[in-house]
Amino acid sequence: MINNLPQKTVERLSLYRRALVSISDEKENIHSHRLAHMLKINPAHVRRDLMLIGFQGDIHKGYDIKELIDYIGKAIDCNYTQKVAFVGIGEIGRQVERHFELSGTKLKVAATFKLEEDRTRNVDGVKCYSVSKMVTVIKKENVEILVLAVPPKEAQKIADKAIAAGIKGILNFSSVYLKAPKNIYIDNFDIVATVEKLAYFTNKEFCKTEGDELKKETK
Amino acid sequence: MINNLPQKTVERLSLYRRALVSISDEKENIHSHRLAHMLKINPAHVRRDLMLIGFQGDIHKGYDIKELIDYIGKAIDCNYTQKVAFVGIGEIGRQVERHFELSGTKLKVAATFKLEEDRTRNVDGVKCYSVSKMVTVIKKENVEILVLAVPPKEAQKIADKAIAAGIKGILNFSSVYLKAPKNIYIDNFDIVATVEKLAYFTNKEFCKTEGDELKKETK
DNA sequence: TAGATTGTTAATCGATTAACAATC
DNA sequence: TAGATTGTTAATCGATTAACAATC
Repeated sequence: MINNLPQKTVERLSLYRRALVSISDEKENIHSHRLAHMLKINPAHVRRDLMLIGFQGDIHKGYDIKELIDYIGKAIDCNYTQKVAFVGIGEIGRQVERHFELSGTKLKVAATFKLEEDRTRNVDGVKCYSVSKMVTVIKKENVEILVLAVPPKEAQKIADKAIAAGIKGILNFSSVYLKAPKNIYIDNFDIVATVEKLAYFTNKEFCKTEGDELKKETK
Repeated sequence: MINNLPQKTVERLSLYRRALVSISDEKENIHSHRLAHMLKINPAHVRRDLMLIGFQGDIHKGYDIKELIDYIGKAIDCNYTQKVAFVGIGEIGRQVERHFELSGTKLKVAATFKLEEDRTRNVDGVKCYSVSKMVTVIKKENVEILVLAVPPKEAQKIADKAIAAGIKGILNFSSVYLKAPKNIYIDNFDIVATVEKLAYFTNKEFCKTEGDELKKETK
């Protein structure tokens, strides 16, 4: 584990790794601008981040994908498997609506949609439909903003439908880069990268002795 | 609506409003350092943000809470109620585990907990328990990281139990400032503030004509 | 008045990006 | 070689914070 990496760099390293794993069957090497393109960031960013973890590429072939995947693991992973738990994530929609009601904002949770549910339910005044009804409901209710948290495979398909139905902004939790027209505002929150960042910093705390001394010396 | 506010300012304005609403019954005015303290940020930040939306305080009394709540609404809200929908937020735990498995990280989703469920289920290899079993499971499985997305009232109580059981880091979706010992790493993601930011920028797009001209002139 | 707070500018800090020498 | 890419420094950009005159 490398101590004292910037927060944002740790997040990106997590994103690099996921992108690299997804293409590791097809390719052996990748250039900084290709990897940057996959994440929609600047190539200099990629090179700088890899510099920080001390990973070197080949001037012609670029970076060795398998080696880089391992190297990122060495840089940010703990030396044992850390466990994660989720508490009550399903309740988020209703909570947010409650906040909206309290804070006097001009926002309203008009509906929630579930992937595996067929019947329509009404929970605390917020209707919960099957996703198959999404287009109809968006149009009928003029829903403008979508909070999207579905499996990667479904994400783009559902986003496309929602945009066609009139959605203007998406808060995207689905860890997939969504293609969308420029006038659609998209805010990506990558929960996987965030948890990995969290894990890194809890580890760092764990290896405090080394890390803190290094920090002080650098300053 | 005020155009060209920085993203972070819009997010904080949403947080200010929520904090102000929560105390508007008890107090009439608030000083910048009190409001800053509620959000754990710098007082200069508060004053600067309010300056950007042109809100003026009294040099002795501070800011009028009710007026400020209205003023924030005028600055960031749309002139009609925008609707929001949620798709499949309940699936997040399992998705994240799938990503972990694929990307070769040293992380594992050990359990998910639900507030309203009593029986233990097993979905795609991830066990889903009642929250009442949380402490036991965290200890038994040595869970280190918790993704917490429960209603505000429960959040602190559940966090306390989890920390006592050995949790080291929390990704907090519950829009509540969690009190915790310094060695617990906490990452807050405020979904309410994020959706309000999103709404602001979709509105801005909507009022493009004015906004873009202003932008160009400023540059 | 003395003391405290606002409004605002300037300084600082960190993150992003441009640029380019070194390299093959 | 000519051309392309890396590794790294310097410049830029934006966000945060310190500082302080103005005010009551």
